[in-house]
Amino acid sequence: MRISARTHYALRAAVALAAAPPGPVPADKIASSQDIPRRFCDNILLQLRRAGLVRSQRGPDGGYWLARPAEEITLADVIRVTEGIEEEIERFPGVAGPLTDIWTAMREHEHALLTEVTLADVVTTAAKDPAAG
Amino acid sequence: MRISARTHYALRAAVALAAAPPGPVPADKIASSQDIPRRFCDNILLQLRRAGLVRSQRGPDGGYWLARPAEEITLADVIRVTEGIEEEIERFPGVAGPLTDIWTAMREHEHALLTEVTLADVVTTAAKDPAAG
DNA sequence: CAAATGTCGACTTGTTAAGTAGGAAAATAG
DNA sequence: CTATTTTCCTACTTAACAAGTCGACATTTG
Repeated sequence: MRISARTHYALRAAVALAAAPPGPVPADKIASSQDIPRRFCDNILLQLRRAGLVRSQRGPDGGYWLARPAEEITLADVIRVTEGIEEEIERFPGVAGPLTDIWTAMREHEHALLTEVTLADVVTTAAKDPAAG
Repeated sequence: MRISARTHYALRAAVALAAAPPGPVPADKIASSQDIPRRFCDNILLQLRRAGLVRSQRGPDGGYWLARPAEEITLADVIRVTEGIEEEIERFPGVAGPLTDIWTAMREHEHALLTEVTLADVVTTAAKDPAAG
């Protein structure tokens, strides 16, 4: 029901990387183009790197790039990193039991959607309709 | 992506009321049947009453009951009370714009599901298949 | 009156989100 | 070899929120 700012930032950073021409993109560029607080952006990019989603290079002309083609990275891949592993849905006692099925259904739909859409899809959509998306 | 314990409790309490025979159900019964901390249950029930979803009566044989038939109260009705009004989804800058559409789609699906299912539906399902829901 | 029950606002306590700080390490240019 | 640019890393801070508790009061019934 709620997505953290961190996750939003991570996704936006990932999309920015997907949209950039090949080669390292410095954190500074990502942060400014996506309105992400500079240090926080570092922080998040680092997390994405540790998760193996992006790679990096230090020094002048260094920066970050996607570890895999944008067509092969789904939104779910990114979200999993920043939101962590989701805990299991507990079964409620008594008559409220069926509520669990609702949560499960919702989660599954969510998951289906997010594993279907790739970073490349987002970039393509943005290119087609820059204003409304 | 996350639902508060408060909301889970509220839904379970509401379902418990929907399942009970007509007449007031004391908070104590609701709390114990649904494993809700006693005082917290009070707290939540009060919130539901203020929102007009349930009614109450003090004194011996007092308690709470649904303000409307269980067929006319949706899960969304309950959730709206405890989770509050959801803020608008902002449009992201630049190439990340289309992400907004994803969130919107997800929210709409969620909303559709939750406004479709009533408390009565949950109770009926529970009655049909007590174990697995 | 006593007992059972809801009503109310304030309070506590722990966790998490969001972001910041300070510097170490690496790469490159000169 | 030094200066500069960049990432890397740990730890910290601050504010908000969630979850739950408390104590006292109001109402209803017997």
